[in-house]
Amino acid sequence: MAKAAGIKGKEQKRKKIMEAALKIFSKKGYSPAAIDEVAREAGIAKGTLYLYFQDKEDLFCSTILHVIDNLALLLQKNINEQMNPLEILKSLAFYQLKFFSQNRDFFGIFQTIINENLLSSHKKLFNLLLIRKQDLINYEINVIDRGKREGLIRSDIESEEIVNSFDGMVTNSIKQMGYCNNNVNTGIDVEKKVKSIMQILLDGVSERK
Amino acid sequence: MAKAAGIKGKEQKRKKIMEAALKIFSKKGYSPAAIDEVAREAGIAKGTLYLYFQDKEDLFCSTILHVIDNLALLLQKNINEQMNPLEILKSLAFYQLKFFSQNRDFFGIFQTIINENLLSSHKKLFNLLLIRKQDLINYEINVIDRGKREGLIRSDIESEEIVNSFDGMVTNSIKQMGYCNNNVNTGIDVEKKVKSIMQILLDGVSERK
Amino acid sequence: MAKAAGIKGKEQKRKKIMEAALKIFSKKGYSPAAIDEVAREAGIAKGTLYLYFQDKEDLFCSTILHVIDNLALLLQKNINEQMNPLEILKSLAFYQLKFFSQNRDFFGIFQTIINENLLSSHKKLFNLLLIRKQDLINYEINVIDRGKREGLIRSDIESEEIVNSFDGMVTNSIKQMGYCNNNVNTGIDVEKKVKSIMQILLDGVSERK
Amino acid sequence: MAKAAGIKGKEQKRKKIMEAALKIFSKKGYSPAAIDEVAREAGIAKGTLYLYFQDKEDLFCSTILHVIDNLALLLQKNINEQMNPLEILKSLAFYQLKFFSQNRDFFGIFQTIINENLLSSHKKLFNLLLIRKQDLINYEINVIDRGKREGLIRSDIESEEIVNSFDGMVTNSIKQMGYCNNNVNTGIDVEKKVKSIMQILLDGVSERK
DNA sequence: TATGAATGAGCTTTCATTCAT
DNA sequence: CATGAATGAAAGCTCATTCAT
Repeated sequence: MAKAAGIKGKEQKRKKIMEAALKIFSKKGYSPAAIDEVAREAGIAKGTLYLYFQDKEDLFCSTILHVIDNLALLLQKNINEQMNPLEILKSLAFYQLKFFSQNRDFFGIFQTIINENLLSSHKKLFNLLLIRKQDLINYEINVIDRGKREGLIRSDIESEEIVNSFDGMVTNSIKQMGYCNNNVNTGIDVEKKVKSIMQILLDGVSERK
Repeated sequence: MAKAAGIKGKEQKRKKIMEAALKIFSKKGYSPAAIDEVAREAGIAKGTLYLYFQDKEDLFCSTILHVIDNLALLLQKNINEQMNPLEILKSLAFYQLKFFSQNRDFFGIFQTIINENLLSSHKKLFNLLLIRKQDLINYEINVIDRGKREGLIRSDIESEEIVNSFDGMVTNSIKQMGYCNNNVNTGIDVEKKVKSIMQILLDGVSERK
Repeated sequence: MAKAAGIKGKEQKRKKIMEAALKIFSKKGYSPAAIDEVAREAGIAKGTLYLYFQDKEDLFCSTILHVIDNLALLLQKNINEQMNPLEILKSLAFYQLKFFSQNRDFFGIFQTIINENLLSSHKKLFNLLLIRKQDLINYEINVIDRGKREGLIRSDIESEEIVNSFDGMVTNSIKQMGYCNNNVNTGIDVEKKVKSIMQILLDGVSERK
Repeated sequence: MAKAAGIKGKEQKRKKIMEAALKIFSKKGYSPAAIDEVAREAGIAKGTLYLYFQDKEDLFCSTILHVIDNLALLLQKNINEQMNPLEILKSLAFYQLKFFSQNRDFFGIFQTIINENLLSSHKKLFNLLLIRKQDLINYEINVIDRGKREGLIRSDIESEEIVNSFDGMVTNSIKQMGYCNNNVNTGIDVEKKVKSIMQILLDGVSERK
């Protein structure tokens, strides 16, 4: 019982440290973030941090992956088999926008790490992120393909191109958004953004003759 | 005369240093890039660099702005009054893609710096970049508005949203591209990418009934 | 009864820890040896170690002295009143060689600690070791003196010089030896080494005319 | 000219740092010696040290080898072709004793590093030292062999054993000696020590019948 | 102007020691 | 008695910046 609590406490503390790390890394980026500061933010001693993470890089990678996995979970949780492809895309857009509007600082570091060169030193992280990124893209391609089969989406445009446009729209929308932890307001803004994205994606912007 | 030559030479050397800096900053990012390495790449002594730039941050900001201004120049040069709004958008997409396909490494650092938090230390740069970014966005909004007036673009979607989608598509396309200094091949790939972007942007991806 | 068992167990555990410490200290030296590693080797928790030893230095000193005392015991056990001075010297050489051939790693740390400066921090240990070293030297001087009285050893060389030469020969022989826990083989090698030492010590190396 | 002075100055500064390092390493040993302290002793900043040496280990190895090479030079300088084998041995003993009596602190660290296990991390240094040690031993063996051919030394004892005894005697004599920078006194003490060593080595200590 | 040796603040990481359980 | 998580001082090392030449 005490042991179980200990294990639970250990995992809890790891999370606490990662939350502090997320805050600092998000604010400053990898190099300028000081381990000292992360420890202080987490309310622990510097040495303690090294009981939970091998080194600065491990802390960084673990933290980033933890957040990414949370996002992936959120996206999965809000998709079900009954939804049609367009509804799925909408959900993906909505929850990505929502997630990043509530983790605004993280978006910056996220954009940075999705970059081959700058991650040259974080090889391990880069590969893991690449896999996750590709997983999402592949999933989206499947959704588009299904949309084509169901007569919802044009077949004369490559699915990859559609996914690329969709992802770009979503990412850029996140970039435009300000930070918000007000759920009501966020919900509205995000809803509007998503509608706009879906409308442009589906119908295009050219005047119909 | 001698003075003029000296000034010219001074400007020339500044450029040489910035080119070296671009290479190193692009490859490593701001913090991990060492002044030593930039100096070596530029073929000058470390101390000399400080005759041309105040400090590391000044070097960074100057370098980034120099590249951004080059890009802005390239975009301007390839737009003229005779082009219609759609042709202008196409040109903007084409030359951004082309520029970054030839400055692949730079894209990473560019993505990073377009981020409020990570630039907390580079306030000056951030503001200057923000202005330039906003300038482009404003210009694009004007183009879209003109398109609406000319009956080329739907009026029922906010121009800001259209610009947002367009920029997102372009940015994401750049992200997908690999590095290429082969002009022929690049030209073709870029052309294809741009066509795809414009098609989706204009017509949308939904199946017409 | 329970108390006696406890005390006995306590002493037993102290020995166990010291054995582990000997292994680690011998392999790495004082500073690089980690308390963590000693505890792991001893199969106890780090904190437990501090119940048996005041601090790292205490552990080190206790361990070294324990080994030295074992050596002293071994030497004493193999000397008896019937032996003549030369036989005693032979025995001293033989069992020192044998002891260190079976505790090869320890010899290194032993050589190190028999050094005034490097023990500046281990003052207590240094003094205790000095006493033991001097005890052995004094004993050897007595043996030599007895040899002189018995007409076995020249009287025209100071006993101190003879002891010095003898000790040097033995120490250097140990240095030359490799590690061996094979008793048979060791015995032979050691026997040969001792013979050689005694021959040179007694008869010298110059050609008799 | 200025350049030549610069190079000379650079080498001079390296030596100055090594002298400081020798002092600190000799006093404390490798691990406890702090780079900070060496720098302070050398009258330079910590960072400067790293312009002359790769890291702490490089500083250590360079320093030790520098001293060893000085010793080797001293020994070579005081041997010439006209000397007979016994005179050569005497010279080797004399100048080793003299050298270490004037570099007393160094002897401790020297004894320590001539130890396989403790040098596990200093592999490079260990190998270089081993070579130098073996060079000296080989040279001494040659001297002994020559002595045998010239009828000065008994042929019925292996040269290796003789060398081993000789080296042991010398080393142990050094160990007994205190520090001395008074040349006159040292000269006398050393002379006496050497005489004693040579007498015992050549004639042995047994009573002639 | 140009140099590059020198600086030292600041960083990551280790590890002997403590103490609540 | 035993534990091992937590601590924080202290170490090695880097690198932007300065300045005498």
